[in-house]
Amino acid sequence: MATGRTHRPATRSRGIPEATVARLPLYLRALTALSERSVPTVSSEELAAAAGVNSAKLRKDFSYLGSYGTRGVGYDVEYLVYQISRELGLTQDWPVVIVGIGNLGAALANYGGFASRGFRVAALIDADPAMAGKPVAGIPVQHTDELEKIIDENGVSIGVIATPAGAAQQVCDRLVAAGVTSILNFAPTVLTVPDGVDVRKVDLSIELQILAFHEQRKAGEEAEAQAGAAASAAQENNGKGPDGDVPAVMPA
Amino acid sequence: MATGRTHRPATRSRGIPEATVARLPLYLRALTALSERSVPTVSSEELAAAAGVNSAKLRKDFSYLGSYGTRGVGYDVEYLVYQISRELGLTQDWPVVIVGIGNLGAALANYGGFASRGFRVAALIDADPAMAGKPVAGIPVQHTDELEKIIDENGVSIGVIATPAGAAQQVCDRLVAAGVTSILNFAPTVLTVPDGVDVRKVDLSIELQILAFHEQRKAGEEAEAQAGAAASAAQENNGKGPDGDVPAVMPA
DNA sequence: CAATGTGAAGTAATTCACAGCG
DNA sequence: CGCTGTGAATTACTTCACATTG
Repeated sequence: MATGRTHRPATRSRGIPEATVARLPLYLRALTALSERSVPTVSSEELAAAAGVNSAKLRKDFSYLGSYGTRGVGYDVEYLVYQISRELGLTQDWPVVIVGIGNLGAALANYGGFASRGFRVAALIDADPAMAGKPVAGIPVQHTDELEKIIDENGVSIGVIATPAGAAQQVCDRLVAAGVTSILNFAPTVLTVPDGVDVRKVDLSIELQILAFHEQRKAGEEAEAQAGAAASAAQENNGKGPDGDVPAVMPA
Repeated sequence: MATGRTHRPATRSRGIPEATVARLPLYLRALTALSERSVPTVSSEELAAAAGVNSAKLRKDFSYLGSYGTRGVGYDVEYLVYQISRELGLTQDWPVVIVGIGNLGAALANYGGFASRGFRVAALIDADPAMAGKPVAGIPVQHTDELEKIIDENGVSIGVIATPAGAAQQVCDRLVAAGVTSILNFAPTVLTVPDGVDVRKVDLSIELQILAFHEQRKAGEEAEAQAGAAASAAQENNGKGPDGDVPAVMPA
C-alpha cells in the first residue's frame, strides 16, 4: 500500500502543531491559577516556569494562535485565558458520556477538572443492571441499553470509555454508530475506529512502565559512572519525556 | 537504597529514543495478547497493526533494542516479550506506593494492569485518619504519618500521587525526601522536583481538552468545506495526537 | 529598555525504500 | 521469495538569537 497517499496540503493558516495543541491545556491551567490570584499580566518567562516549559517554546506556541502579547510587558492573563479557551473549544459546552462505571469511571465522574473546563457529564452508563439508577457523583447510572438514546438526545460527541478491555471495542462501536466522533479510551486496548473519529488513550500502566525504564537506567548508571557530576542542566521538561528533569540523556 | 547491584547485562542500549521507549509498553501489550493466544511468531506488519502503529516505525524501534527478528519470518513472540520486558525493567519487581486513596487512588489500587507487569502495590497511603485500616483492593490504607517508614522498609522507588492538587507538592517532597526517585502524578499541578527525579503526569482533563480542540475543528470544517477528500488509513495515532489527517483546505 | 514574535539553525522522530539475509 | 533491518530523505519539533515594538 502506501500508494496514492493524500498529501498534507501546505495550507498554514490554521495548522497549529499537534505538540502545541497538547501544551495549550497546560498553559491554560497555569493561567487560570494566575487569574485566580488576580495577577493582571505575565511574561513568557514567568508563565513558562509555571507551566514547566521553556519560554521560547511557549512564545512560539502562542505565535501560532496570534499576537496576543505586548512587547516590553507580557501577556494579559484574562485575555490569554479567553483566547486559549476559545482555541481549544472550551468556550462551548461539551456534553460527555462515561461508559463503564467501575472504580475508574466513578473517579472520572467525580473529577472536578471536567466541569470547570466546559465538559459536562451528560450521563453515566454501565452494563450492570444492578448499577442502574444508583447515583454516582450525583448522576444516576443508566443501563447500556439506553446508550444510543442518550447520545442522541444530548447531542453527545465525546465519549469516555472506562470499561474492562474486553468490552471496549464493542462500546466504542456503539458510541461511534450513535454519532460520537471523539473518544477518550482508558481501557488497555487499541480501538479500531472509522476515519474521522479521534481516539486518545490514557493507559495508566504505560506511564508506570516508562518510569520503570528510566528508573532502571538510573540504577545502572549510578553503578557505572560514580563520577556523578551530572550536567547541572535542564530545568526543562514536559512534552513527551518525563515531566521532571530528564537526567541528561544526550551527551555521551 | 538503589544500591549498585550490578544486575545489568552489558546491554548497549544507550540512547533509545524517548518516543521509542514510550511505545515499548504498547508493543508489549500487543505481544502479550498474542502470547496468550499461543501465536508463535508475528511479522512487523501484523504486530504494528495490533499495536496501532506503522510497521516501519515498529521495525526501527526494535532496531534500537537489537536484532531480534528473523528475516523472511518475523519475530518470535515469547522472545520479544522477554526482551522488551527486560528493556523496560519489568523483569524485576517494582514496589510502588499510592498516595491519596480517593476515587482515583482506589481505581489505581484495583487496576489489574499494574500487578501483571511487575508492579506491586506495596502500600496505600491517605491523610484521612478515618481511612486508616480500611482495606482497598485488599490492602489496608495507612496514614500519611507512616509514609517515610513505608518507603524505607519496602525499598520503594516509585510513587503514585493521586491526591488533590493542593496536597500534591507536599506529598511529592516527602516522597522524594524518603528516597522515591520516580513519580507518577495524577494531580493537576506541575511538581517541582530535584535533579535526578523523574515525574510523569497524567491529566485526565488535558486529554479531553485536546479532543475538544479536534472536535471543534471537525465541526468548523464540516461547515466550511464540504469537499470530502478521503484520507488515509484507520487508527494510526495513539501516543501523541490523533491522526485525523484532516486536510485543512482553506485559503487564508 | 524589556519582552514579544519569528526567521534560521539545530535536533528528534517518522517514513521511505531497498539491500541483504534466512 | 518474504520480511527484517537500516541508511537516506523527510517531516516535525525545539531552541537560538535578535530585530522589532509598545
